[in-house]
Order: sequence, then C-alpha cells, then structure tokens
Amino acid sequence: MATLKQPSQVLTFVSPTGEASTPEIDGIVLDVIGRVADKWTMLVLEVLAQHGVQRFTRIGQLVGNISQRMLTKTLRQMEQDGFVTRTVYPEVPPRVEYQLTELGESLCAAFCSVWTWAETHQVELKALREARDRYTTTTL
Amino acid sequence: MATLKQPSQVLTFVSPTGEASTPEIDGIVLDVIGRVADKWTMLVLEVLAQHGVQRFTRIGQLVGNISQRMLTKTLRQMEQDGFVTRTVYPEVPPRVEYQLTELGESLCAAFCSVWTWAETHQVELKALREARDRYTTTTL
DNA sequence: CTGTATCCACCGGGATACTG
DNA sequence: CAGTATCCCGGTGGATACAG
Repeated sequence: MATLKQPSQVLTFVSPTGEASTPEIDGIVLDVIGRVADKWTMLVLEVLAQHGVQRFTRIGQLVGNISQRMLTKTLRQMEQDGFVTRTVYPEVPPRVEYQLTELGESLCAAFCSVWTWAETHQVELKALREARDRYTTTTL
Repeated sequence: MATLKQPSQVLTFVSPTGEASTPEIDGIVLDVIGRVADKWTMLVLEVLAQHGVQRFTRIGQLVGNISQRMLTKTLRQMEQDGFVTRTVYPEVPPRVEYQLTELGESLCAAFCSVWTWAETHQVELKALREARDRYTTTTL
C-alpha cells in the first residue's frame, strides 16, 4: 500500500517532511504482514511445519477444504516469498514436493505465539461471540 | 526446531478409507486467526498499543490510509471481539475514545513476535522480492 | 467530530473443465 | 498427479453524501 494515489479525502495526513506525529508503521513491514496474514498461507505453513516435505495433493488434503486454484496460488506466492521450495521430479506421473525453507520455518515459529494465543483464549472468545449473537438474534 | 506446535489434535492424517476424517485445523482457532489476521485490525491494534486510548479520527491518522468506512468497521469488529472498549462522551461535538482491553493487549503481545519477525527479515524479504521482480521483466 | 448509508469497482475464491 | 484456464458470484473496501 502507500502507493502514489492522491488521498482525496482520507484521514491521512502525511506531512511532506515526515516528522510531526508520524508514527506511521513501516511500509515494508506492513507489506510483509499483509502477505503473511493470509488464511491459506498460514494453514499451509502449519501443515508443512508439522508434516515436513509434502506433495501437492497431500498438502491439499492436510489443509482441508482448499481448492486447487487457491492451493496453487498460495504455494506459488509462498515460493516467491521464499517460504517454501518447490521440487519437480521429471517423472511420469509428475511428482512435485514442497518444503519449508528456513525462512518459512522462522516465520512459522513467529506465528506460534499467535496460534497459542488463539487456543488459550478460545473459550473466552467463544463466550464473547455467543453473548453478542444473543443480542443480534432478535433484532433482525 | 521451528515446529509451530506439537502435533496435538490439530491435524490428522487421512483415514485408510480415503475419507478425510479430521484434516481441519481446530475451527475456533482458525476462525480467530481469520478475524485477527486482518490488515486493519492489526494496525489499529498496534496503534492503540503504542498510543493508548485514542479518539476515532486520531486513530485514523495514526493508522495511515484508511477510509472512515473501514476504520468504523474494524473498530466495531474489534469491539465485538472484545479487543477494544468504546466510550462515548455525551458532548457536542461528540467525543469517542477507544482503548485496548486486556484481551486486546494480550493479542497484541502475541503478534509482537510476528511483527518482530517481519522487521528482522525485511531486508532478506525485500531482496527476494526484487530478485523476483527482475525475472518478471517479461514486458507485458 | 463521529459516524451511517449508498454506489460501485475490484478481486478473492469456489466450481468446473481441460492439458501435459 | 499437478497444474492451468474460465466463469461467476459474493465480499472487501474506496469514494461520496448525509445525519446527529
């Protein structure tokens, strides 16, 4: 983001020289977060971390309900970002194996705390959601 | 090494019959991840964590390019999820303040490692991307 | 100031069909 | 097996206008 594009009337107020109160979040970091904060990416990351090198179809099975299209796109993106390696064996039928790179593993480790947080607070979160749902129900 | 978490009950292999018994990652956790892995949510979370209680417009400024619509939606969602509290002061002009709850702060802390990871590897990531972009010079 | 409501363009993502 | 190519629908999110 942060692309050139006259912010017509957005809340932004990027001062010319920066400074002032510009606690803007670093663009690169933000961009990285944007890529990584993808549902399928996180799931594939998880799968490869737990099961090691796997083939295309296998990953799809392990992830769960994911279409070929999304699996392909996700894996390609992850490959581009250097999170996984893609190895094609010139056989017939073809065999393609995916494996986490060290970068991918380190990312996975970083996400571990979030995953743990989700598990730790799932009861609490579920309760909150149900409480909210009770309000939202009758109002329709 | 960097395994995300122990095999626990999260992922299961496909049963011998070919039926995908429980390949899904825990629904609640996945759902939570889905909500939390939102760009704007993460940014607002970050902003509130760093700047403490803030008003609507101010949050918008601190976040950067975010439309009112998205800011409102994000804040509402976060309020529903119990990440922030919303305090309306019956004044004119109106003043509304948002503040992280303890839950929100704990989530933010969990995300800290991801944020740190992004910062730590940003050079590496940038290099990878640029290398890729050079290949993508396949004109139009 | 703090929103809500609307219109609308974009694209994420499922379903399906075809290829090497 | 491991994709690629289309169609297509619904959600995301920006722009704009209006309200309390």
